Amino acid sequence: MAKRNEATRGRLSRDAIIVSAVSLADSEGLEAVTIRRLAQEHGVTPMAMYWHFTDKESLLDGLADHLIEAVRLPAPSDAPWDEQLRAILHAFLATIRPHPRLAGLAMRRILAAEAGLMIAERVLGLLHRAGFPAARAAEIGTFLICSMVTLANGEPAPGPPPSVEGREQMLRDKRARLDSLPPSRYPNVIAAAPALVVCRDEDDYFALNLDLLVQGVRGLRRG
Amino acid sequence: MAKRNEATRGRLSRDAIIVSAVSLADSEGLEAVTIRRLAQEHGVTPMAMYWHFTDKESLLDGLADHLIEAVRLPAPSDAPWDEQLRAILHAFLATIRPHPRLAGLAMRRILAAEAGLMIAERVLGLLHRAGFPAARAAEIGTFLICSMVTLANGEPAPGPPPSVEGREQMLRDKRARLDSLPPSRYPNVIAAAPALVVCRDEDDYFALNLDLLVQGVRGLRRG
DNA sequence: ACCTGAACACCGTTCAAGT
DNA sequence: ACCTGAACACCGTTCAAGT
Repeated sequence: MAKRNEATRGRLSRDAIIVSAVSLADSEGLEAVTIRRLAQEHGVTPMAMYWHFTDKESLLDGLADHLIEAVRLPAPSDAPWDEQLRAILHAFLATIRPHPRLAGLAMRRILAAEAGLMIAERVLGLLHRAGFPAARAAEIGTFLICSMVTLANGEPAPGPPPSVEGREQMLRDKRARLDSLPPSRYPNVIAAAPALVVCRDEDDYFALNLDLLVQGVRGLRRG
Repeated sequence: MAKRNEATRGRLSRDAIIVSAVSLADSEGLEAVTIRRLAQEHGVTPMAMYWHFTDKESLLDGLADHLIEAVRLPAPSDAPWDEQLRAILHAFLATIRPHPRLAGLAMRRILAAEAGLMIAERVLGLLHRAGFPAARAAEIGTFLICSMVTLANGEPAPGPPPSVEGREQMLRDKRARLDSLPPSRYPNVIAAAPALVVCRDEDDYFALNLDLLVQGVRGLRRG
């Protein structure tokens, strides 16, 4: 696509590649993020990528690191542990939300990137303060972070690239299929149909289930 | 691999393909599930698959349906809503747990397969009985089902095929990396290191976080 | 109804070579 | 240090054809 010229010469870098990979994933999905495709966008041979990344896995690692490093962690405070926990989870979610197709990559580098370790440390510290022994805190904390990815993933169907109009058609189809169900067998599905088909772009979905999780941790403590 | 003979002749069917796809995904990961690979295992041309599936997406749909249909839903009872909810989520989790590499496919067919609709209906019904309006029940229910996939996925890193010994090496490396962290910066990570690296095959992890979720729903109801 | 054969446009990656 | 070129073993899929 973009041919190389003097302006861009020698400017092929890890960062430039990762930035374009992010926007490519955002627009066309993770399966469009391809060594060859990225090379083409930078006006370069596919093999040029192997100077900057040892293989595709390390490219994906780079994407994950990039995501994780963007998290703006709130400063530790005197607030109660559950409020602080919620704030940290929210900060993480807010960062990955704009990149639902990339969110799934985050977990692979949480315990590798420094920024990820800091997140883990804070979460584990708060759970420890809440009274959970270290092993328990690890299990809960892991699940909580995974859950942010789950929330960010949003659309449950990791299917083909939803083109702008193809996507709307899909939603209409989905809605029509639910509405055509026998009401005697599926009364609750039909009642919930509108909320089941709209992708939950709504902050509502995120806030509600973030609450669910934090309340869940408090509930665990009570036994 | 397996050449066709009289015993298997004409026995190439949707079901046979799906069954081998499941075991292939279990042993080598979802990325090993390939039209060509499956054809080869059945001693057949890749193009033969297109008689039984319109494309690869529909093969994956078939895998998802196969998973969902295997769920043994507990019969409705007079037990409190939260106990029943927990039982349903547990039944779903128990079915997908043996197939962590396939678990992610489940969501794409929950609202399409009959068995999936039945699960949705039951979950939504219980949430309705708990007092949540339909839209809220939809958001919570969607998240709860997604969470079972998250739990089943287990290993947060959906990386390359963890060969039997390569996997153990990876765990050792991961452990070593965590243990080499500066204790002053990451005291809680280090304290939790053992629990962070072992994959949570343990029922503990599942039961704990299932409790977290159910308690969370109860917490939401209290407001 | 069920399958083959050749072909096309894609992948990731290795190896040797250029500047 | 950074990139090219040719080649290899893979993908999914279409189209025409066989039985």
